[in-house]
Amino acid sequence: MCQRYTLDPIGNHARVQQLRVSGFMTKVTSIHPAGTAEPNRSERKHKAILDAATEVFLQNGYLGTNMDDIAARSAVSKQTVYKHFESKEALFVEIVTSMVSVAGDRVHSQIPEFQGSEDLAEYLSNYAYQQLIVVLTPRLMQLRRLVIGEVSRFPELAKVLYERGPKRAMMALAANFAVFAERGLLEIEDPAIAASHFNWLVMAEPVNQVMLLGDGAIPKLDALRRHAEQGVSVFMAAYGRK
Amino acid sequence: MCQRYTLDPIGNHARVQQLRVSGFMTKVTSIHPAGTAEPNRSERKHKAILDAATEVFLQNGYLGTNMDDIAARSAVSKQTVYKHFESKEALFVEIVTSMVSVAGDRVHSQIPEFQGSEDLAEYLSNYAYQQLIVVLTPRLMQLRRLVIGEVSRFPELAKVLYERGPKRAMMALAANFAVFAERGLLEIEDPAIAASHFNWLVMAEPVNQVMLLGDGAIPKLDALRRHAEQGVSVFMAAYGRK
DNA sequence: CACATAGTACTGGACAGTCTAGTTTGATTC
DNA sequence: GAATCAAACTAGACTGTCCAGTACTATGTG
Repeated sequence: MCQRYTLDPIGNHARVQQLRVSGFMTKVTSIHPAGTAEPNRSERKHKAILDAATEVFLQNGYLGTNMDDIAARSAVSKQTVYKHFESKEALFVEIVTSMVSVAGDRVHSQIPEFQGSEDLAEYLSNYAYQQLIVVLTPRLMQLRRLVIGEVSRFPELAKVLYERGPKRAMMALAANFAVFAERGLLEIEDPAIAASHFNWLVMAEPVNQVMLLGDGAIPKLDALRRHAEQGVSVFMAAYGRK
Repeated sequence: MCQRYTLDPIGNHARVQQLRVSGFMTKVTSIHPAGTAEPNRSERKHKAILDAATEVFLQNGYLGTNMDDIAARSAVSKQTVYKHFESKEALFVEIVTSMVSVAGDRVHSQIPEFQGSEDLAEYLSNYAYQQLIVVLTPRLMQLRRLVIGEVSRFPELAKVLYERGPKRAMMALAANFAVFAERGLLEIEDPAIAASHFNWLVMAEPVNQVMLLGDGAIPKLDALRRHAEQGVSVFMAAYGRK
């Protein structure tokens, strides 16, 4: 009764899209004096559509969004929208997967390196604080709400978000913890479990609040700082050297 | 552009509904031999509609649900649906608020009493285990997804879920912790923070997984038991008597 | 010229909510 | 037990609106 979409990277959509995209690429993007790419008209429109659609999907959800609105907001005719994206579904999937990847990379790249000399608790505190700042943005929280609300219609998208989001973060963390344990800085039996404990001591409370109470509930920086420190102190009590 | 609904317990909807309900009540519900209430036709239909609508809303979301489907599934004419509920919106709000309340009460009533004699860690472990079992059900996880997905359309519903769910649980927990601290069983500065740490050490990882990976990711009982113990052991390391 | 785009009308289908005409239920009364 | 009556109900047609996706013509643009 209610369609269930799956990501289908070698299926019809992707193939058709591929053909269209290669069409794009025949015109070589000219290079701007400053060195930045000077997007031609088609590329500008493409981006305008993506930007507008992102906004609308995040705000209204998949079903709550209509293509006429996207066309109007991107100042483009509806026909042009369909020239660039095969369907509403394809547009949605592309936007969400792309946002998830970008966000996942940003979270990942934000990880500071541990300088052997500093205090471990302080390092972890900064780490936690950075993660909180990157994750607790309206954009990311809206994305999370959107994907969670569409789990039954787009289960693959949620899986991707899980893997490029919390799972990836916790695996990176676990790898770090394993090193710290090796060096005798932490006492850890299972680095994966310790990573989960760390991650959720830090993230769970504010993320849960913002998910339900809205972006207005995003805490201020000093509150995040304190929150990070409190979480880390519990973590250190359990996993620090006795 | 996109309607935003608010809960309006003394507004038009409620008043109209009240009139209709009093009509119901003129006919006194007859008493079954066994002592259970024998619902008359109207009450049976009312419940059938609620049950069907619950199923469909949880599965397909608010916009993904249509009233014809609800009528068909409850084996009732569409007119009857509108006799019992003023609108799709009213039906949705009633279902969600009612589920949230029922679930909140169930979680709350599941709290065991601490017998002074037993081991505190063991008690907390059982406590955590019970909460996990009650919360990690398909129904509750679907409800959570539904409400989160509708935050921008129905912000009040999400607020209610937050308050009757995690907030209430953590406040009960904090009250308990304050007593334990008083008795010298735990070392706690701020019971609310300790409660948040406890709650999320236990709940965050599985809830997050199930929210994104679907109800198939609900862990088995023995895994929940282990998970509860691991969370509690971290908690005790931080807040137990040194 | 070739191709992308604008603008706009159109198709086909879905859906919330209403309307109507007739039927069922169950309590009351004779 | 039969007649009566009001409220609840069914079935399905109907309205008005919304919307994904298409068609077509005219207008830029490289």
